[in-house]
Amino acid sequence: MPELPEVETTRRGIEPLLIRQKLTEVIVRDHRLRWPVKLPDELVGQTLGSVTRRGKYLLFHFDSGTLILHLGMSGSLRCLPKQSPLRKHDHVELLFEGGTSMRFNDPRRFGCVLWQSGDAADHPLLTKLGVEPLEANFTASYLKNCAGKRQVAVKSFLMNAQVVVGVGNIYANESLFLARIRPTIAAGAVSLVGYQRLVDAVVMVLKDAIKAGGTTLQDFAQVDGNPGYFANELHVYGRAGEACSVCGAALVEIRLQARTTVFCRKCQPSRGIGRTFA
DNA sequence: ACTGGCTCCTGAGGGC
DNA sequence: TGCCCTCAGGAGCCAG
Repeated sequence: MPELPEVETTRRGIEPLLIRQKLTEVIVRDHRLRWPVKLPDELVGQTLGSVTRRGKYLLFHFDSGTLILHLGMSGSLRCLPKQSPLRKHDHVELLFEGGTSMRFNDPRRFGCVLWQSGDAADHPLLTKLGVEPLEANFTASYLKNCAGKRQVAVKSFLMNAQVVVGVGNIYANESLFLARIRPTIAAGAVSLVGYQRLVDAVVMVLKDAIKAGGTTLQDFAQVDGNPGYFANELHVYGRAGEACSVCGAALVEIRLQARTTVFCRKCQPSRGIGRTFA
């Protein structure tokens, strides 16, 4: 499931392959993504200036506007020679003058491909997004201030893209474990010290996951088709019933806002400070 | 202003 | 072997 590390891994894989190349053809095989894919004719012939990321959105900057792409739940992008055989669910294909084909594959079609002429920052999907977790303004005091007296579970708060972008279910579980915070605690009840641990944990987890090329559980692949390797480093996600790597207690799984949530009762207590890691 | 629930979709996995 | 059921989840959207 693509979260920030998977999107960033994809961005780093794609940009060097396609930058400064002219787009020669756009093929939409299935326009039924999250929103119907409608790409303007004017796109063909434009040159790709850069590929940036905002939250989990990839932004392909062309001469007159920006292609906004979200991988959704099951999406991936691959760059291949244009004659390579198509796979099932290769919904959108961009062909570049160098002979490279960039293909958007998305079995569940939760992703999107949109065109925004002019400045992409004006797009309604991007204007309400919160801070980037790997930038300097992601701080404990920012989170504490955002949380105020909110009663929502801190895990849901952390996954709210209007607060901080890019942290999905897997990395929220991992970060809360490392920060020794019970996922169910109200966001407003977490102390500034707790939020400092959470900020540190989120940054560490995301950076480590990017280094590993992301997490591949089912669908995600890097641009070259290889999986990401962070799944090997997960402490809690997908490990319910297994022994906690710190204290040995059995990890517990619950549903929190319809999301699988795994934690350690001992290391992530519902009050006070958790066990200190060795 | 918050909060929780619904929705889109396909493939995997379990039960029988 | 095959069928049916449930579940997974990002995030926009809406109702209370």
